[in-house]
Amino acid sequence: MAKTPDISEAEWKVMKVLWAGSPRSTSEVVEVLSATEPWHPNTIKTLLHRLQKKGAVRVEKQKNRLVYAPLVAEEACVQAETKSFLDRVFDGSVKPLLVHFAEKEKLSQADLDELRKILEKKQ
Amino acid sequence: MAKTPDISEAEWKVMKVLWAGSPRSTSEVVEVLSATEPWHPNTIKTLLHRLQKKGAVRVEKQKNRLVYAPLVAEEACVQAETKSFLDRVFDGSVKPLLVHFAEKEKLSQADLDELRKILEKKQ
DNA sequence: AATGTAAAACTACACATGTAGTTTCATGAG
DNA sequence: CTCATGAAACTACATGTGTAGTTTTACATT
Repeated sequence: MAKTPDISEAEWKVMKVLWAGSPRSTSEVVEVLSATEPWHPNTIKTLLHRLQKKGAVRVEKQKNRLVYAPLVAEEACVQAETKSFLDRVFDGSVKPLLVHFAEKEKLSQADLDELRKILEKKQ
Repeated sequence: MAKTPDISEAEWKVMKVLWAGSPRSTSEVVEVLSATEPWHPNTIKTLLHRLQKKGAVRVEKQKNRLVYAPLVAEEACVQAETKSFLDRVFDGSVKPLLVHFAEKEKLSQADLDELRKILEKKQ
């Protein structure tokens, strides 16, 4: 699969909207994001444009409206971000991360159960 | 504890040297990092200086040498980075992250065993 | 005391990112 | 056909980051 581009924090929020449903017009994306982010519409348009330049989304002109859709899969981006985070903080090794999470982060009983189930299946 | 400053990718590598042992003089830090990074000494000095400005390290003048030591705990920075990563990629929720790791990332048998042990202990 | 040299201090610069403002364009209403 | 309006396109600007180069300073040696 294609290497995913670097996606900034603000851009992630935009990508999530498109991953949640696409294609979407600029105004649809603006509308969705305005519900949760205090962003000016132009800010969102800038982000969409940058994502296009990065090759993260494709854009199509329908009449005079732009319509966007992801070009990179969410899973691939999650993997890339995860690797970057792992390398940066845990020297690229998964185990210390899991230890950190399992020990330091608050996990609910349901979380623990779910995790246990996954581990059993992996067996 | 004090809120940890934002630490960039390159700065993380510097912090790790100081967390691994401090105080260290500029030239010691440079020497350690030069073994693994293709950085110019001035680059490392810039990073140290920026870390000081951010309040991540403290600096002390011994004779005419500068000596650095961390001001923020590694564990606190790991927590902060983890939260940022979680928020960005997994909407702040731990479970999807663990599911992702358990399912998508390659875990060795040893990793799985360790994780299982931790889960048992949490019980 | 003069000076070479290493370290510190300061300066630099391009690209990324957050956050819009301004200008142009084209469609839909009258 | 004209014009208002909303969308697109372009411009802007401060701050952070990677990556040094240049200038100043002060100890250590002759």
